Parts: sequence; structure tokens; C-alpha cells
Amino acid sequence: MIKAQLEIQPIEEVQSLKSRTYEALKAAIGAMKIYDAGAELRLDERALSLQFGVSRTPLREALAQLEQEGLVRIAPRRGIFIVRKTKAEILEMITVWAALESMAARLATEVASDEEIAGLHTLVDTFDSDALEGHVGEYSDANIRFHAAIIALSGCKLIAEITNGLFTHVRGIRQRTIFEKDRARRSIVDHKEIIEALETRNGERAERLVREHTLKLRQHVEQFVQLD
Amino acid sequence: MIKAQLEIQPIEEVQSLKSRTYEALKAAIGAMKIYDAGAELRLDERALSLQFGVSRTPLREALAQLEQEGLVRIAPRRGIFIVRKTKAEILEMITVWAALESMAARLATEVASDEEIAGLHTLVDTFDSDALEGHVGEYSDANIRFHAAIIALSGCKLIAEITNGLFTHVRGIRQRTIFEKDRARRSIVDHKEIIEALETRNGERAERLVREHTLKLRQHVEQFVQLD
DNA sequence: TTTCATTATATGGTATGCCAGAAACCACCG
DNA sequence: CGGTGGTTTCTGGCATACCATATAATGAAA
Repeated sequence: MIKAQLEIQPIEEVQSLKSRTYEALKAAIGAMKIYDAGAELRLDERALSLQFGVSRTPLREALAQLEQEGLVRIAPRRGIFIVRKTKAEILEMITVWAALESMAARLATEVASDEEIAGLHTLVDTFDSDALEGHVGEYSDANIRFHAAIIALSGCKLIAEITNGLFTHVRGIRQRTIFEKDRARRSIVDHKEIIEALETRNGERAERLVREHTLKLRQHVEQFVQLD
Repeated sequence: MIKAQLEIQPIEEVQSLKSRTYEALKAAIGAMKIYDAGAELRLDERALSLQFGVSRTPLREALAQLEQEGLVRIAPRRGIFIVRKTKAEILEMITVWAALESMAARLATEVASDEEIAGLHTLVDTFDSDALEGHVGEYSDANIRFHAAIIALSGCKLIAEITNGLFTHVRGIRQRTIFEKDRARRSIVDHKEIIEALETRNGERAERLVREHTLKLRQHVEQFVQLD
């Protein structure tokens, strides 16, 4: 049957200024190197409203949402400040990540199809053996996609949502996380084990491997990353 | 040295109308039986601003935060609606809860003091044996406190925070969750086992027990609670 | 009587102006 | 020269007016 229907696509839903401002602010904060010494952490409502070309009202609503999300702190009549996460808070985020992703792995062994699990190989095998000499940056991206993929395979939207929120916060310090070659190599080994556990539908093992893998990162950050 | 200084106490920090409105709205929504058929799910900005005695601006900022939190949905020029969680979403929340609380139990075995762990007994032993005939309601409260206590013992503020957020959503359907006597009885047995695992610093076991305990609740809700 | 087009109204979206408190600045006094 | 008190300015909080659109109401034509 020939498909001759109109390709209906959702109407160009021009979002409200509030939500667009929210997105723009979030992106801007994410791109900002807020952990550099002397970074400007203060935001000015009126200046922002000029830069974005909107009035203060939608801007303030966007800021209220960002405050709820924990990205900024609004001090009455003092200023609006980008929140710098402490090292302890970062570690807690990684801990929560470990809990959620390990649960996701367990779920994945129950609900994901063989094909879906097999798809994980493409995110790991590319960096097989010792081909990651100068590709640590690329690997870092693939690494993130690997973990996101496991979470997607769990079918649990909420885990994906919370995890995304955490990632927003951690993104800022990723530049400080040195993914040295050796760590990357060991990481790949871990990933392969995880895939194997998923393929054999070994939920217990998959859960444990993912948890331990992420807790390794936690320990690494605790040991080597300096923030405050 | 005689202490003759002024007893300085922090000045009555009157919160902003925005945050007070936020709290009031959140409480009001929580108290509302939103899962009853025919419940009014629509909110009216102007009506609310009259009821609260504030203008629409702080009210809208509070609503923006509630939207971020997922409690309401703002449909442009259509209305503001309290979000009714689907059964699938509730199940996901319980799943996340299981992941987080089991991680909390594991952490608790590492960081909590013996005294803190011993304190859990008071939340369980009260309902020992078969003394919970007509006290299912009380037990339900103690049950919640027990789980909150474990999370507190983990020392992880973020787990507590996320868990609280989930609880806000689930509170609305708790009236529908029939904690029948038998379930309560088995629940108490589980709790005692969990305490024992914590006391013996058996992180693996504590984690598993908490996870399985919460997943039992998940299965119970999946099987017996009707929402849609 | 039914249907459709037009108009009215309701509701959220946005802009703007004023207010109050906090910080910065400055002058005066010791 | 240093500190204290007052004044100015800067900044977020709030109220209000107006706008745009979705929905309801209305009435005319079939």
C-alpha cells in the first residue's frame, strides 16, 4: 500500500517565552565554566531580560523553575546566584546514579529484547583493544551514551528523567574529571562484563557490576577531583 | 565567666509570597482527593490569587515551580491542571524508591552508628506480635517513618530529597492502598530482618532485603490498586 | 431544528511600574 | 586617619494592565 497521506507533523509549537528562556538559561549555565576561580556566579535579572529580549516576568518564572531544580539560588534583594555544587554533593549524585543505573540494569535483563541489548556492543567495541590513544574525548562521549543506553533499556522513564537532571549538574565538572587512559581501558572491560551479564539475563550480576562500576567513578572523583 | 550577652535569635525570616504560596499550593494539592472520579483538577489563576490574597505574579512563579516538580501541568491559554499520575508512573516511582532506599541501606551499614541503628527498633517493636488489630492506620505512619529513618541513616541528603519528592506524588493514592492486616504483619517481619542485617553490618543483605521489600509493595500495587 | 460562522468571554502570557530592602558610597565627626 | 551614620543606588518582589488565543455563547442561514 502506497503511503500517500499528508505527513502531519506537530504544528510549530512556538513555546512560551518562559519555557524558551528556561531552556536558554539552562544551556547558558551549563556551558559556563562555573568552577573556574573568579567565575561570575551572579545573574542580573534586568541585564538578562535585555539580553534575551524578554521582560522580567517570564524570565523570573524561568528562574523560579531553575531554582526548584537546584541550579540557581535566589537571594531576596541580594541577587541570583548560580549554584556551585560542593564535592560532597557531587559524590551524592554519583551515589544516586549508581543506585538508579544498577536498578536499570536489573530491569533491562527483564524487559529488554536481545536485539536491544546487542546494540550496546556498538558503543563499546569501537574502542576495542588499545585504539584509544588520542580518543579519550570520543570515548568519554561513548561512555556516556553507553550508560544512557542501559537506562533506556530499562524502560523506566523516571530513572531516565532523574538521571538526566543529575547529569545537568555534573556536566559542569566533567572538564575536571581526568579520564586518563588507564581508567578508560579498565572502564571498557567493565562495560563488556556488563553487556555479558545483560545478555545472559543475569539480573543480580548486571546490577552488581553496574553499581560497582559507578562506585569506582565515585571513588575516583573523591580521590582525585578537587573542587572547593 | 558569666554569660550576660543578648540572646540573639535569628530574625523571623518572613519568606517571600512566592515560596509561601508554593508551600500552600503544594499542601492544598496534597490534601485534595485528586483520584476521586469527578475531582476538580483545574486551577484558576485569578481565583487562586484571590483566595491566597496575593497577586498573580508570585502565584505564577509558584506554579512554575510546581510544574517543574511535575505536580501541575500548565496548558497555555487552556488552564492549569493538577497532574494525575498514571498507574505506570506510580509503579516507576516505587521502583526508583526501591533503588534509592536499598542503596541507602547499604550506605547505612557503612556510616551509621550502632546507636542510630538500634533506634529503628522503636519504630517496629511497638507493633510487635499481633497487636495491630485496629491500628493499621498507625502502623502505616510508623511504616513510613521506618523507611524514612533508613534513608536518614545513610547520610545521603540527595536520596532523602528525591525520595521526599516521590512521596509527595504517591501521597495522593495512599488512601487507595489497602494495607490489609496480613500485609502489615509480613511487613513487620521484613523490617525486623532489615534491622538485623543493618546491625550485623551486612550491606549486601540489607540492600537486597530493602529492595525486595519495596518491590513487594510494587507488585502489590500493580496487582490490587486500580487508578485509571 | 441543526449547523456553522461570528462574536463575546475567559484564561494564561507578557510587559511595565512601583516598592522595599540590601549594599555601596560618602560625608561628617571623633 | 578611622569609624559611624545617613543617603543613594542597585536589585529582586509584587501588583496591575494589557495582550493573544482558546473556548463558549449566540444568532443567522439552510
